[in-house]
Amino acid sequence: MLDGMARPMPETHGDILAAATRRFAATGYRGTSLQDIAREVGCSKATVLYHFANKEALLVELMARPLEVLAELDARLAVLDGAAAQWAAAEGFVDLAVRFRREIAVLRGEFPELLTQPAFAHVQRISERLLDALAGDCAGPAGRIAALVVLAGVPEACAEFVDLPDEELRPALLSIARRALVPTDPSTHE
Amino acid sequence: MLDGMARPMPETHGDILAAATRRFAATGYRGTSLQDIAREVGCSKATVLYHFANKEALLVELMARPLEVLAELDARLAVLDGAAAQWAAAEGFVDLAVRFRREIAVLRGEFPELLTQPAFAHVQRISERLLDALAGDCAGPAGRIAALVVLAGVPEACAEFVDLPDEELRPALLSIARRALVPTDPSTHE
DNA sequence: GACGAGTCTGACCGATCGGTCAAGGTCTGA
DNA sequence: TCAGACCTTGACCGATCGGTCAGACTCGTC
Repeated sequence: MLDGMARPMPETHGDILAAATRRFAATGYRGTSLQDIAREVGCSKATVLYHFANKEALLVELMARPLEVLAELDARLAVLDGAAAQWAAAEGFVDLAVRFRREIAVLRGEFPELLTQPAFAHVQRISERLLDALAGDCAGPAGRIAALVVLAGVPEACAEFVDLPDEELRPALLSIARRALVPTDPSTHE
Repeated sequence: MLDGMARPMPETHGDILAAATRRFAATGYRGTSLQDIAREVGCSKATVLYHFANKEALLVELMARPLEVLAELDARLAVLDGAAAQWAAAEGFVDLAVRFRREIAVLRGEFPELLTQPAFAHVQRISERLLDALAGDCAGPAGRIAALVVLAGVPEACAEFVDLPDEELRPALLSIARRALVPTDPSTHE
């Protein structure tokens, strides 16, 4: 602690990222200061900012993999429509939410504002397409309402049941999503 | 603006509360400063703090009616159990969420942290009982997972569809909640 | 031993936060 | 006319925020 470099320390970067994930998930992005993260790691705030350009860079690196997988899901859904797209969207989204539930917990409630940051500009469009797919071809707002309940409720449940094993959480959520989503209107797809 | 009292102004209190509701709903409790609220009202920050003891007092007064109705729902559920409680919980909660969707939008994502404030201590226990009722008597975590999806998803959908009339939003959400919730285990209640 | 690259830190910066306060204005009623 | 309740304000406070910077320490290499 008194010397400039106590340990060999190539893993400081990862330590900081892990601590940031825990703190963001616990108290939110805005509710967590760089000082909080530094305290959890056991280093100074300046060290955090040596490894990451700024606070946003922490969030961007944290969400890199989940957003990559989200983009893959988006690409897969692009070539589908109707009931097939709705089914694939539900399965893909539940999968994503379960796999990355620790990272997704970071976004709790701050999702809309965080999306306004330029680094996440494309996520806005992707999540809109995902909502459309989940809503199906149902006329009226019922489909979109159900899609939103799933889109918001599933990540929240994931964040709450972080310690439940994937094999238990995933099928339960998928079953809920299937039941909640309004079936695609058969009159528009014969 | 230049004089000490431009308008007759007994409604300043209400104006501030309304502005706070809008700002909190748009950018969250922590994401809204007293300055933001004052700007929206068209008065000084000091005026806001003349009408409300502090920032938390704004939130408390804002949530007073919704929390009152929540407590009534809690009392109604206390004398029920099993499928009857589950049914009543779903109906009561959807009703509450739709009626007070503007106020509930304020809590978006900051719900857990806001509950730690002493003024909301009792809400913690009430929402836990509500979750239990929604979960039903289902063995395993499936019931609780479904309850959490509903508990988190319904308010989010309400906040998103603020402009949809109640008569359209309520039945749609109630239908979704009924489908999503796992039926109470009949083996524990014959 | 000298040197440069990499790592870490305390001290510091401007901005903004929630909140206080004295002063001054308007109004009502005696 | 004047006292006092009521309302509003700008100036100010300490704390905390994200972020900068010069310096100090540890290395591997020449």
